Amino acid sequence: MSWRKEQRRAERGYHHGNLKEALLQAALGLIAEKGAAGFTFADAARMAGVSAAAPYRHFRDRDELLSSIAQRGFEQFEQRLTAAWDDGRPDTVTAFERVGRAYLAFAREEPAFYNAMFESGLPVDANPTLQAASERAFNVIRAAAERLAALAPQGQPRPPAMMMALHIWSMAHGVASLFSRGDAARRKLPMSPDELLEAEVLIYLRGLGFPTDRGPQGAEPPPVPPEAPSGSSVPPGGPWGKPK
Amino acid sequence: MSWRKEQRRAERGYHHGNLKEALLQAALGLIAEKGAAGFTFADAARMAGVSAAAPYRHFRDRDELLSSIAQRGFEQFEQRLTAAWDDGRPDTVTAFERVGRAYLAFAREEPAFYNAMFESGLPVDANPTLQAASERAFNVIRAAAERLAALAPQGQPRPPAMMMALHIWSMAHGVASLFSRGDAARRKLPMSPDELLEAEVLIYLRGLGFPTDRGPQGAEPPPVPPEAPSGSSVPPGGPWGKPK
DNA sequence: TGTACATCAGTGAACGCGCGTTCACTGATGTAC
DNA sequence: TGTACATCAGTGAACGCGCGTTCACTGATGTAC
Repeated sequence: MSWRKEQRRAERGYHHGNLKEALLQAALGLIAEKGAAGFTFADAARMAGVSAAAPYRHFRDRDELLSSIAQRGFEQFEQRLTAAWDDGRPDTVTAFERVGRAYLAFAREEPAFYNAMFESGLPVDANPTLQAASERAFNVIRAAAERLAALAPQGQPRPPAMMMALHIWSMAHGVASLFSRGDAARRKLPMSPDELLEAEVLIYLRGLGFPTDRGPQGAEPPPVPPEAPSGSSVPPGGPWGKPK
Repeated sequence: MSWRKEQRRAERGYHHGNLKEALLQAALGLIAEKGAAGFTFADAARMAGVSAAAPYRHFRDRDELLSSIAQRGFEQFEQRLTAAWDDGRPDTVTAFERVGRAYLAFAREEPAFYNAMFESGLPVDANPTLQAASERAFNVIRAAAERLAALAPQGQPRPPAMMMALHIWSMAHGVASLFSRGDAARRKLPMSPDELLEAEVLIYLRGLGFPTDRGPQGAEPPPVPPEAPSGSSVPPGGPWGKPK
């Protein structure tokens, strides 16, 4: 046994005390550094200062550890999105944009979770527990889209909330995965990923006919802005929003 | 040596004839099946029916093979996007949508290329040749966006083409990466990925003020739709003013 | 409070495996004359 | 057209390495009495 390991064991005693948690943390660090593909069970044990056999007391195999991380990731993701949505306060559009920013922030600040959840190749839909957790997170976006859809200008068909949610999800994921990732595969960008996504979502919402300039504090904007007669084939408010 | 290998060699003779190409094809198959992370140099040699040492005559190492695949992928991608764009015929919006569909089709039909290009963790920006190829492909989208931007209704500022291109790219990548991938990590979707992306792009273009119902066959739509008067009460400058 | 004992969470040695890589080699091919 | 020879593109054996996994074991902890 190496001196260092001897040392670490002397400090913590024979029993680790919280090895399961330590392994999860170690794996998170490794995934953030090298991607889910590059992370090994043995490496996680090493980082936790424990023999290669020890992890088997807590996880059946490498895949179970990876799933645990994805699971936890979806839960934290859901929490952050829920907090950002804040039940649509102060108004639906503002809250909706905040959800978009929260999405990106999560991808940026928790690259390991994001990787395990969306880029590890883990077949999420094949694991019921994982799928449920993933769905709960997505449902935050869907519920927000639902509320937004209910604001559709009078006389116009409401956009399907499910479709809106999928659109927003794909935008956020696309930006996160190309430009906001934590590793060397991140593409350079002439602006911040947040700005890119925010503009994208706003233009999209405008394309659906939603007024994207905020109404009076705390109040929903009027359903049909005066300058855009309903039935118009062009979104109300013209193609541009506020001045820079 | 196994009987099968003996057999294969008997058929093809001592020299393979086109091993480099065979290795690239083998790697493509393996990546499509197991992802770029799961593909090994030895496996590729095995599939090509050749000893594990043979590949070293053609590639310095596994990474060089992977880069070659990404390189070739970007080239084919560029070709397909260029063909889809068809120099903006019959009209800019129609051609633009066709580019979006071509993007998705590529991701779906060439999962191995797509994976190597965008999901393998290969640091594209760190390899000049690769970066150049990647940029050439992206430039097809950018040039198309440029043409589209030039159609902006009179009296209103043109949307920055670069930003539009990045938006379209992130939408297409998001949909491809979540819903249109070739492996088990594909998410289920209540519609086709093509439909999802097409709707997304159309709504987005509307949000920019482009008329998305086509004009007369082969003609560009009028620059200023009558129902969107310039001098609208919503000032220009775009939704990408700073977030609060 | 002390002791005996069950249970738990680690150890470290061992194993098989496949990968990447190197090496001297050899069979096939192309070419100069 | 034949032959000698250089070059090329493979072979197969060998090596070290790290991983995943199993196993009998052992030290620490908790608990019944």
